[in-house]
Amino acid sequence: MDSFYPSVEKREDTSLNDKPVIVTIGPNEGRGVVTSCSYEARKYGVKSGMALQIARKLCPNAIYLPANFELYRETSERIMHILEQFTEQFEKVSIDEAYLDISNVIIDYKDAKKIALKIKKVIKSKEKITCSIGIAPNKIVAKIASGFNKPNGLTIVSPKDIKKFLEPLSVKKLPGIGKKTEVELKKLGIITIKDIADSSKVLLVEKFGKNGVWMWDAANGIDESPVEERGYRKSISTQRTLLEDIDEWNKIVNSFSPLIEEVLQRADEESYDFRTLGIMLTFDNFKKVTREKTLHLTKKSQSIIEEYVKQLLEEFRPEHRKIRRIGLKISNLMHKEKNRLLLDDYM
DNA sequence: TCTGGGGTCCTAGGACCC
DNA sequence: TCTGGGGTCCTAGGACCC
Repeated sequence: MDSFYPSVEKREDTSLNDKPVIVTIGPNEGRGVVTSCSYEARKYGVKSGMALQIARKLCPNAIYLPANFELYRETSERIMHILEQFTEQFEKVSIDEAYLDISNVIIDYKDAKKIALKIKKVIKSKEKITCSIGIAPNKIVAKIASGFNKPNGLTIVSPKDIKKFLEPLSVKKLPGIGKKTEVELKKLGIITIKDIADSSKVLLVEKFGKNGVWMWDAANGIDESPVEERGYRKSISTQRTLLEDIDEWNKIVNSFSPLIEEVLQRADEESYDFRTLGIMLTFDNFKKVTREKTLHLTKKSQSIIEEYVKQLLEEFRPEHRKIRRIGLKISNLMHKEKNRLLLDDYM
């Protein structure tokens, strides 16, 4: 979807049309960030992830709205449902992205284009928002293509065009290559995707491990990963930036209570049991630490988990360091339904 | 001008077992 | 007195994505 959150907001309130809309997240004005912004706002240099204080300077006249995730999730579910109608091989990637393998539904790229146009039309008429689509022989190229001509784009890369399409692009365009890897590649004189494709795979593997393998493959247009539904989730977590940095021990400990409640409730709603409990702390200098412990508990009530969180926190108590953000995570999840089915096999 | 919140995957060291 | 090789699980940190 194109600038998904602001687009949904614009649909809900048509007076926002053509205006720069910035969707924000965070505990308050001073500590918030931009989570997504409309194309009008991007013209001013506003980007997602940017501190709200900076965005305010760049684009004081924008409409600033706190994120309404309920609304975005509902909209997302309806859109995903539309997409599922087009093919059996469907993979939801995030709240506003999905892969569709339509090779069984079409005979050529002309056909594929027709389907893409149909998808755009249906979403536009039912949900009043636009999307961008990439069509290609594999997921990586399709993804890059989908971002090629945003918003409301449609980019088709047929097998014979892959090399020509990829080669001039910056390495950063490959999903999986971020800031750090971009810098490391630059040290090797590698700037474009062609540079990766032309370099030695052995060297890339030496330097980047497993990452080097798919990097070279992707740069050469090779990606065999199937389009398939993601299985059970691996973790459930929540984080909160505090209204102000605190070093008072009791306050820190107590601030975990609502997070514990929330995570336990989500686990329950989705029928997950867990074995590993973890905490995350961000200090006032943005240094982060995580601590986790694999438990062998049958009962996991609020008060029991509170005790374990306290234990995980204990080592930081003498430090009196100011804390900015706290987080809680459960992992090593076991789906109760799946578990039951597995047990049934033995019965 | 100063930094959110929800995830996944990878790496590397250490404990432990045979 | 000193020493292998293979495997699994746990833990912490970091890169990356949206």
